[in-house]
Amino acid sequence: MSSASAQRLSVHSRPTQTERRARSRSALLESAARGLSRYGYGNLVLEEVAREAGYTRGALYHQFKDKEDLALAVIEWVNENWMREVGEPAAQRTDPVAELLALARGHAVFCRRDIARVVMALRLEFAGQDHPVGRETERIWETGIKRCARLINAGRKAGSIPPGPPARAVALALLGALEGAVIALAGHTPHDELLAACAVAGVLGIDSHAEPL
Amino acid sequence: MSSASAQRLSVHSRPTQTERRARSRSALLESAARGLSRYGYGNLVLEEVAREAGYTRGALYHQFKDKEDLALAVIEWVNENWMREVGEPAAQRTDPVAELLALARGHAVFCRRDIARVVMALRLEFAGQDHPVGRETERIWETGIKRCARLINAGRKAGSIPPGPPARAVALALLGALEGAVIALAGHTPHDELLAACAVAGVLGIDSHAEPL
DNA sequence: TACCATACATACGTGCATGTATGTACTAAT
DNA sequence: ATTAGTACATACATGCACGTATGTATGGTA
Repeated sequence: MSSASAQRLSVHSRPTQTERRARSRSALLESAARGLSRYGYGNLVLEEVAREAGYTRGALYHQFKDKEDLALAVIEWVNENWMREVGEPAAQRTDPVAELLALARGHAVFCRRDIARVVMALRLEFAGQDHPVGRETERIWETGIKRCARLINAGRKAGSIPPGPPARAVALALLGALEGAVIALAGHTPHDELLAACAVAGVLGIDSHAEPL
Repeated sequence: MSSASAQRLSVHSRPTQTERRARSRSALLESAARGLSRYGYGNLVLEEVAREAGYTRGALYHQFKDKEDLALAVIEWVNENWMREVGEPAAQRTDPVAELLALARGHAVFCRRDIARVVMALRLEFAGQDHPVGRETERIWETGIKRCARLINAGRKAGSIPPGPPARAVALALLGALEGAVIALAGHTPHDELLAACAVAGVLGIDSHAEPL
């Protein structure tokens, strides 16, 4: 593991073990993400996940402790990608309203892949339960809510967002409407971005035609 | 069954058979609706449904052919209630925008009961499958989409809704955002109505402060 | 009262998906 | 080349939930 040959990126000698492991893990994660997005946790059947990735359940149970562990890994994986592709770019904006709208558009684009509904589906499935998977999705959701609520408060202080219901309630409506709209618009590639932004703007009570890009 | 005693509404003699049947059917339907809303179809366990209604699975299988039949009955039941409490009242409005906003507010109020997520949950669970339950939810959803699309077209002709993406895409975003927002706002009773209307108004591209009530 | 039908409960059989245990090919180091 | 360890496949065991079959009590009718 610490030898030179184990660390080399085989360009193309035969694949090394860690490389092989990483490849199959990626394939399994992606397949599981699609599956979770389509069927949810309970209806997800691991044999199908493995088959779609080109393996059998043996590979799955070699890389992941159990179904729950797999789901948690998928959630973490999706969340990391979301942060990189949506969360962090949006954070560049200085204006709270601009950041919120950037989040909306970015999320719409992000969800054009079939990974879209992973979080929404799991959150719905485990709402009110005390399952580890449910707790994790809830944690991620709560992080988003807090971020939006902060931005809403900031925007209200700056005067760019009119007063209204408590920031947390607005944040809940904002993210809920965003997810719902994006899921309903799956496949309507040109319009999803604009309509997601419009929905968010509406919840915020601002004029959606004000912000370009 | 056709005798006088079978048709009398027992006020309070002992309950008649048809009455008894109707009572237990109602209890089972309501319990199943809550269950479907919480857990979805696959995760719904019939023994729990029966127990929460005060019966056993025997009663369930006496009234419904199987799990699928039960789910379809729940969907029909929820849809009828929705039509009566939300759909028809909103249809009284003459202005398309007013009707759309009435739908939003009405749906928010309707979903304060825990039946809220039945349609959304089932639609997500069976999206892209060819299950009878999925087809039925899809049919109801499509009905809503068509209704909204017609209203959007009417509103655009009347000038009360600005031009934008195709009416169907806007309708998808509208209903998606509405469902998402309402679900996310579950329990936030005073604000759900207003925020649902705001989300819808935003998708339509209109000023949400224009319409009172 | 005697009899039948209906509303339900209990008991049983079955399938499917998960998790585990075992077996096999491939890699890597001595 | 031999041997150890890793990546996977195959085979087996368990459990849970569905559906069905049977039993029991209550309502309806003659």
